[in-house]
Amino acid sequence: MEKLSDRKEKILKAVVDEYIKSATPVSSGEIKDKHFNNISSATIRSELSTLEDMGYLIKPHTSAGRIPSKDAYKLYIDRFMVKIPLKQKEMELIQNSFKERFEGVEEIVRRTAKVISDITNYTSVIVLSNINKVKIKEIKLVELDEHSALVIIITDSGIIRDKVIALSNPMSTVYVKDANALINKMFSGKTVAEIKSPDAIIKKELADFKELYDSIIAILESYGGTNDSNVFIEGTSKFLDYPEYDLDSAKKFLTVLDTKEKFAELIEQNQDIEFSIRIGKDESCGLEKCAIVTARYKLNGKEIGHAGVIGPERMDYSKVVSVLSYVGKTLEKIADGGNDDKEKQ
Amino acid sequence: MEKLSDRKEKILKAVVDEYIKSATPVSSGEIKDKHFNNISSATIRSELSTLEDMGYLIKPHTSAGRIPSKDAYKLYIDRFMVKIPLKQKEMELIQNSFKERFEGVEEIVRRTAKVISDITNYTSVIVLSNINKVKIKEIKLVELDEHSALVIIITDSGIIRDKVIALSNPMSTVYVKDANALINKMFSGKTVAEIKSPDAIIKKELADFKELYDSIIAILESYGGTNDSNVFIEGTSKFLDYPEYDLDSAKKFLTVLDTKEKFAELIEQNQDIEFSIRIGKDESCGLEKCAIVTARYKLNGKEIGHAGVIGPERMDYSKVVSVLSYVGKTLEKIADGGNDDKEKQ
DNA sequence: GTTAGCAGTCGTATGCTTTGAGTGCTAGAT
DNA sequence: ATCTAGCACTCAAAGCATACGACTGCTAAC
Repeated sequence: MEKLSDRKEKILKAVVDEYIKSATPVSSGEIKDKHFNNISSATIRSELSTLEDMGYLIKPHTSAGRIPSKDAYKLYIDRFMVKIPLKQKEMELIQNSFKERFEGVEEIVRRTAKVISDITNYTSVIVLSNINKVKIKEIKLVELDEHSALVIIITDSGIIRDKVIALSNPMSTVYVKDANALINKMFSGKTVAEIKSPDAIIKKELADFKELYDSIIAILESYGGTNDSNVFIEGTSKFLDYPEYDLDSAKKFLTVLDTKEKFAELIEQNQDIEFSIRIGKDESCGLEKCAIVTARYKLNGKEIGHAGVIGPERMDYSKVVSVLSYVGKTLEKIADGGNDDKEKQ
Repeated sequence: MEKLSDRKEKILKAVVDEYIKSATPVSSGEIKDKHFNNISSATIRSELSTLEDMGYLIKPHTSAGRIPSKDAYKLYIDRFMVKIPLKQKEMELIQNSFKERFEGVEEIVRRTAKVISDITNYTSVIVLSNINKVKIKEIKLVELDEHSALVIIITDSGIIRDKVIALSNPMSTVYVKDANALINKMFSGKTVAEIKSPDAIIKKELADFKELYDSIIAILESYGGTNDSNVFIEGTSKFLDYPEYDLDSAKKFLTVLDTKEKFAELIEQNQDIEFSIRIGKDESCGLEKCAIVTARYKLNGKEIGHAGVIGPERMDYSKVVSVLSYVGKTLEKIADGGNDDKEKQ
């Protein structure tokens, strides 16, 4: 793709900027008024015309202005997107979301999703994953009643997850103690991946605790995979604010969101890079005119999953990336020791 | 309100039935074709006219058929609503939802909400409440690391909830043991309400564990009130299936659902009766053309909260009530000993 | 009390016209 | 070579008039 002249770039940027604001086709006159005072609209028109030929602009119909093509968004992101500093108020809002000391992943993640959605004004999604790579610090087994126990899994990144399991044989306190000891001997310090594929020898040692062992493996399995309880969505109603969506797309959008697992796959496609911006590539799954921006998130140095924002193609990419980035940084610090030391962005 | 003649009743029922199916105004001819073969449409027209005068029917405009008024729905519910037996498949679906042995409230409740929404095809909401009236069976304190612990609350209805709390002083194992003993001495066997208003004497005894005590009270407080984590909503997208809602109402609806707390209040208004059906009474809160059916739910004999369905005024009340009722019965049995003994409705 | 018949109502669908925002082209100015 | 003013052309959207048809309500006869 050949290099654009400076003026062409400036005009293209103008179109994208205006379209992000208004969601209506941008005309040559509008560009002249708001971005140029030295050239006429006719000149801009001829430039627009060549930009259209190059595939960066689209005319909805002859007598309308232009809207950016997907390529235009991509170029815009490459060339013009800068991390804009967040407003003081926004940063405070993010900091405040994490004021209270941490209380289990669910709580943190829910708040993270909420604050991302609130500040960007788009729907946000967080998918927890990569549990496989995380090390188990300790597993605690707490007796609840004769037939059930609570398994508490503590990872070295400070993530705590727990789940009630059922046991067919009545549990004695002794059993619990033994089981606790054995399980920790086996599991602690290992990654989930390691635990999932144990040697036959270890398996034998566990004969007495087969049921318990299986239950724990099942929990680890479900936390690793894309599971309903690993997906957090906030701000579902936000996307209805954008005029490009009608009842039909609303329905589609909500249906996709209702089946969280499927949606999670979308978010997780970003495996390698820090940020991924996908525009209109997910038509197959009912998200036709959407762009998805995702980032990988860490907690205490370990990857814990992906956070994403979903909105119209003309979303405010600069803002979204800035917010995702700032929230990500804030999050990384939580496990260490609270966020008393406010840092600059 | 005077008694209606049998024929008037039959005609009114016909209008409601047809309107529930089609969501379009019902005409005299349609009623004749589908429900009468002995009287003419003209006769039905004159009956419709008097029913309109009596306030049961509404004409959207002169040359349209009639739609039921709120009063008509109420009469319909009183007079004609019967618990229709669910289909075999539906019952199986409900039973299967609870096949796995229970694993904490969240899990059960989420599934309950899901199955209600799936079978009725309306949005479902469950609000946990009444924790105040529930007795604490045991509270367990599990050390996680130096600065945090997991509080596990087990109630006599088998509900298990837990939360991570932070502690400013490093915890020793001894401390945990002592605290555990003391807390249980104090709390177990009491209702949450009793715990919340402790005698001054008890408070003194707790001096050493003030911080811990406060944390636990805070947890109980939050579980009692209508809190984000006490509200479960499923099937948000379902309501877009109904033609009476446009983009505007969709937006309102979703916004209300996004602020779960507010929504919970609506559901909880039903305090005294087993079922409550409210039609169009919640206009103030953005739910203009909605009806809400709620039921109080028990787990192991104790009230745990309210389950509700929200949909258009013309919702299939019989079906909804039947489903809520059957799910409720199924739920009651879970804590006892699984659901192996399938019972008839 | 019931019914057939018919006039009257009003929402909806359809097609036509007007309007105006925007473009593309061209000829002349810079 | 560029740029620009001017003008013809296009096309969606808005407005308007007409026709249609699904109803009702009324009346007169059964």
